[in-house]
Amino acid sequence: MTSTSIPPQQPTVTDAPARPPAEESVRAGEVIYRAIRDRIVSGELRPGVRLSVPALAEEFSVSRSPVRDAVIRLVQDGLATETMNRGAVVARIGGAELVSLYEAREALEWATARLAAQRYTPALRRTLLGLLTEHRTVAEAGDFARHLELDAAFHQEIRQAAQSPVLAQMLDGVQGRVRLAMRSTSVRGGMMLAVDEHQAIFEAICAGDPEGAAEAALAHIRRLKEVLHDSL
Amino acid sequence: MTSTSIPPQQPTVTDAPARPPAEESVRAGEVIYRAIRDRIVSGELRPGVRLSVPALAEEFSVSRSPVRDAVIRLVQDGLATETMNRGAVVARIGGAELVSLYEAREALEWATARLAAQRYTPALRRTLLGLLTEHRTVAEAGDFARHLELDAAFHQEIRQAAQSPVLAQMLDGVQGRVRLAMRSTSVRGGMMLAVDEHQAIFEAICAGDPEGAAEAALAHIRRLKEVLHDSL
DNA sequence: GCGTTCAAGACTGCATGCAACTTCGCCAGG
DNA sequence: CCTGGCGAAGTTGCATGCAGTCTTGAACGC
Repeated sequence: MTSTSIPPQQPTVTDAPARPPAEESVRAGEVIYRAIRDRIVSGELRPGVRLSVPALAEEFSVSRSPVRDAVIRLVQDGLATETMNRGAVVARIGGAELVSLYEAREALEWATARLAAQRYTPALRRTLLGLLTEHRTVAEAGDFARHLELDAAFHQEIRQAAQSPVLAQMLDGVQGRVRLAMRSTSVRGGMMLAVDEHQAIFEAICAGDPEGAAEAALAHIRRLKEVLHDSL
Repeated sequence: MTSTSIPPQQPTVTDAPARPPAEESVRAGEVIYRAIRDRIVSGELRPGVRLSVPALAEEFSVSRSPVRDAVIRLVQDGLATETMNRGAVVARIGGAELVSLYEAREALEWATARLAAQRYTPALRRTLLGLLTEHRTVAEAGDFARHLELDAAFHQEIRQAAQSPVLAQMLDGVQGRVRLAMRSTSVRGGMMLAVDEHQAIFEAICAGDPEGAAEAALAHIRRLKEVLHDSL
């Protein structure tokens, strides 16, 4: 008899009707962390905006504790900055830090492309080819928003293929902060060039040429860095 | 002249109009974070050890709140892992993750050495030369502990000279986790080889040869990775 | 009119309370 | 003796209370 009496267990109406074994439970703090993070990288929360713990707590209908946890994690990610007794604000990524971010991205994409080439699989080729094809079409059409998405997807695919969790995590962090920085510094154009450079990376990967892939990725990011540097 | 409200979007001058005010925070959470972090990387807290919030709170004579904040940050750093309702433990860095860490370190040191060479100053040369001299003596004497310190100091000096905050932060994170992983996997030896490789990096940096410095750093870390890979 | 001062409000950071969950030791049953 | 379930203790994660600090706004003096 498993259920003679379950005194203290309050059948609080969470949402799941019946789930005997606990599975992936989600803390409130985790949900809120991801929610605020998405708002920041998506631009819904602009740099400089205050991350008021009481306000966010009420908005998410929770107490201040999990919100505070989330804010702490965002600060640790570099997506927010806090000053003593003054709370946290969405980080302002200055020009210097943006350059530094790209210096890091240069190195990380360089390493990632090499690993992706070393761990090449036909499935990767298919996926990348699909992305490249659509990307070229989109670039010719001049759809900048979609261009950004496909650009991100291309790089994401490569860093998945690299199978290096540390590199992937670092690139995620860089990507988030770069997107945040781009809220201030919008550099448009160069879509076709990006596609061509992606193509070069793609070909080197598929050719099983790690060094070539690394060099192509390096050249790609380095050019983006130069573009950025010129616009500052 | 108190600004009535935050100017929404101001054509930022890109420089620091506000910096003078005090910034060094002395929050309890910050102190505790650094204290626990030091204990982890120094090996005082071994992988798998539970980070009990109540116990640490009593030890530091504070409430559980700042301790909890510190633990959250440690988890975000990858120095601890937590599972739902089971708290956090000092992270166990497995072989796969250690390899991944070195893949990342390879890229980061590669980039850092290049930047250090580009931003070379005579002061850097003096410092590195001093470290190298002592390092060679220590290596010949076979003092492994001191070797580790000097090795870390050498790389730290280079990444300071690179003046890239993002790269520096990432390398700090990698360094911490690598040290943590070394608590399980002790790979000794190769001291003299390391000194020779450091010497090569040093000479390339002082020669104002960014590519050479990058290559030398890459070869250095890559060899360490190979040594590690063989011992797994 | 303009600049200064000061008090009310709001928020941060730490302390503490509380329900639920996990773990461990103990005891009954086979 | 070993297996299996039960109860108690300790923790976790969220909620809430509280003092110190910063910001905002308006009254006040010049």
